[in-house]
Amino acid sequence: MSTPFYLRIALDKPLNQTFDYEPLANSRMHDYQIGMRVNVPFGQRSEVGLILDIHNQPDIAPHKIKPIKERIDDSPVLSSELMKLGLWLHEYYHQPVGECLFTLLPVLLRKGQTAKATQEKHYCLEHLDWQKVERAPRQKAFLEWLQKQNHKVSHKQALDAGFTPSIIGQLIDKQLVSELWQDNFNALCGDSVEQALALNKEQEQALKGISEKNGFNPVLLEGVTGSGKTEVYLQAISSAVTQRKQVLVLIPEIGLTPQTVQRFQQRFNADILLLHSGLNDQQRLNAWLQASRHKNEKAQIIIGTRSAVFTEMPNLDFIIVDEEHDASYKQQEGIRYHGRDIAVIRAAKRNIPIILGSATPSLDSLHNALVKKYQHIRLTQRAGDASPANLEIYDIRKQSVEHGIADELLQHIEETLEQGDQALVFINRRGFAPTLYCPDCGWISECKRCDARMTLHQKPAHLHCHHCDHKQTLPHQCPNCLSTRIQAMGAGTERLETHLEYRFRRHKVIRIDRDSTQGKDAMEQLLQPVHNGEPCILVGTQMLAKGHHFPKVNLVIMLNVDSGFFSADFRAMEKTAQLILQVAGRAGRESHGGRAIIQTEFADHPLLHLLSEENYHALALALLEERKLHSLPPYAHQALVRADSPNPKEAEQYLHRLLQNIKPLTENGISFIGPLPSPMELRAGRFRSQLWIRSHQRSRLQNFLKNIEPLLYQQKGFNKVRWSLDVDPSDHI
DNA sequence: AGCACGCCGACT
DNA sequence: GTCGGCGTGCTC
Ligand SMILES: [Zn+2]
Ligand SMILES: [Zn+2]
Repeated sequence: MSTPFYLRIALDKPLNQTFDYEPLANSRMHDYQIGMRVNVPFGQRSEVGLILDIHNQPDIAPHKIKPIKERIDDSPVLSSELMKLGLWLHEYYHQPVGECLFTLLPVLLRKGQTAKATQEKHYCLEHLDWQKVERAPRQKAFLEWLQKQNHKVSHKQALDAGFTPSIIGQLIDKQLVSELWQDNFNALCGDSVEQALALNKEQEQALKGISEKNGFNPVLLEGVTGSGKTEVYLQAISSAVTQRKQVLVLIPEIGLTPQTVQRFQQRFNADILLLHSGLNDQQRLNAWLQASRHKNEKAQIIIGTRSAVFTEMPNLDFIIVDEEHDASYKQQEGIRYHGRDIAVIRAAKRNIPIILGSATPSLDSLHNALVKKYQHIRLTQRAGDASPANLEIYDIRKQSVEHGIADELLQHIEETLEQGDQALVFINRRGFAPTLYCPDCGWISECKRCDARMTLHQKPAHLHCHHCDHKQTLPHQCPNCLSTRIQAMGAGTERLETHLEYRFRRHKVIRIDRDSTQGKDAMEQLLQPVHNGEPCILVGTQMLAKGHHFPKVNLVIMLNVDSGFFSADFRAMEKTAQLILQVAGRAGRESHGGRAIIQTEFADHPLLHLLSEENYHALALALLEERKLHSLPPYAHQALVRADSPNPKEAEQYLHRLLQNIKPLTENGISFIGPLPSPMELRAGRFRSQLWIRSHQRSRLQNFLKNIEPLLYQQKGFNKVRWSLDVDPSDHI
């Protein structure tokens, strides 16, 4: 009497389709649920698949349909909430369903491993009898602590909290505590030892705005450096914590500092799960499972980078996206999703509050706030008596600049050091010099595989292309005319370091860039004198801008930030301003208002003046006007098709053909730019081209992309061409 | 994406 | 004669 049924399976393949399979012999319909994984035969191989649907209308002839090999899960690994999110990713980013759904899973689950965490010993409070521990203060302390931790802790948590196996062993002997094996608990234990800080007027207003509305309540919290955003976050989530819910805190790629974690840990009696890039696959799976199996017994705070937004969280009740403007929220390969946007979607679908916090909000979020999609809350005062660093512009045009930095600025450094303070020189360019050139014939050190110059490095000496990683020994003569007068042109971190060391022999010069911080704790080692408060000079790249506190840094000098002023990328100015503010924020974080000086050849640039004389907010509004005038995002929506090939012109031809094919499907309100060569056409041996698709209406763009999906995936005849689609691209690269 | 299948050049 | 190059097409 049972009617035959089929399983619609999604595979982790770049195939924009699903595949139907028969169930196992002797199995029944209710053995299968959407969101379970199965192993299936696929061609000659075996693949992990995800059940998308259970149905009785196969899309091919039934005799071609094979049965699955086995069912991996007893219960779904993806809830219907996450399945819907995966389908949403497919609809929005137009990548194959399978790939979208599989990116929601931790790597080990994608590979078909069973959804089991490693096991670890846990301790449970069995019985409270204070008399039995009267003479044992450590045992008493453990019981008290255990009571606070909801009567259960893992072995590791107990050790972290300073208890020894012998203390616990004695309690087990007294039968006050029992031990059992359970899923590995990698969470840090929060302990509410710290009270909420007093809020200033602005913070109070902010908290009121965040809490006054129930349900989906997106808030853009625009707060200048040092205005106490974190305290607002902490107080905003406290009710979710009291209700033992889950809270998701997204942070930038390198923004997870011990200080941040400690703030959460010392405030809340909650489990704190960290999902950062340092975890291995098994640890990540453990954390994911722990979040996905959360029970309403103890609050859980999940702190993680971009991909943490895909964590299964059945009791999710609040989301925070810190430094929402940060570029690391945008995935730059595969499914090019934006973690911040996904966070907003999740909050909307769950009907919960979300805070997007930043000192320098992205124009996208600012626009959403201005059109009242988000509540806009500003914190303009620095907490305490710290005064903001003034942004000064230093005109370099009529100055002598020997090694990339003006003499007068060197004098400022000298004064700073004499006062016993520290100085920071920021230059977003590692190596000794960006170019090696020959004054006799004009030869320059170009990379063979890229339209770029090879950077000159001295420590150790070599030429290095930062775009394709090609390395080459340093020539002593011009390869072209054999002149021996070849020389470095321009300055990078190494050259500045050398020059500053020469000029300030009595002080340490510390270089922080990707090359100097290779080892595991190299960065912290190097920064030791800075933390000790010694007068010294820091020279470095963006690495210095994030997540560090340098209380003794009282002078910040920024070199070469003007390279973004005239970029082809319309977002360059926005990004530059955010970077400038972030770097400037390193100065005088605690002390007597520091100085932040921008050395530039374009001292007259009106937008730079706006930033210096007004603030980021004023600049952002001006940039929004420009975007509006030129119909650029956030006033228009874009998708970018990138293509590349080892053969010149082939990628462009491919995009031309694509454009021809999709043009007939074009409706009103869709326009194209290109195909054009990418800003750096040749990169790592591949010639790159791009085609922009634009519309003023998101829905029209989405509709059009949906219609051209089959054409994108079908276009044949260019087998050396690789292509990708980027919805809401964040740069032109 | 894999992987098989198939059709042409060069090599024991 | 056959080994292997990669262009083409399919996977329920
Ligand atoms: Zn020469
Ligand atoms: Zn290169």
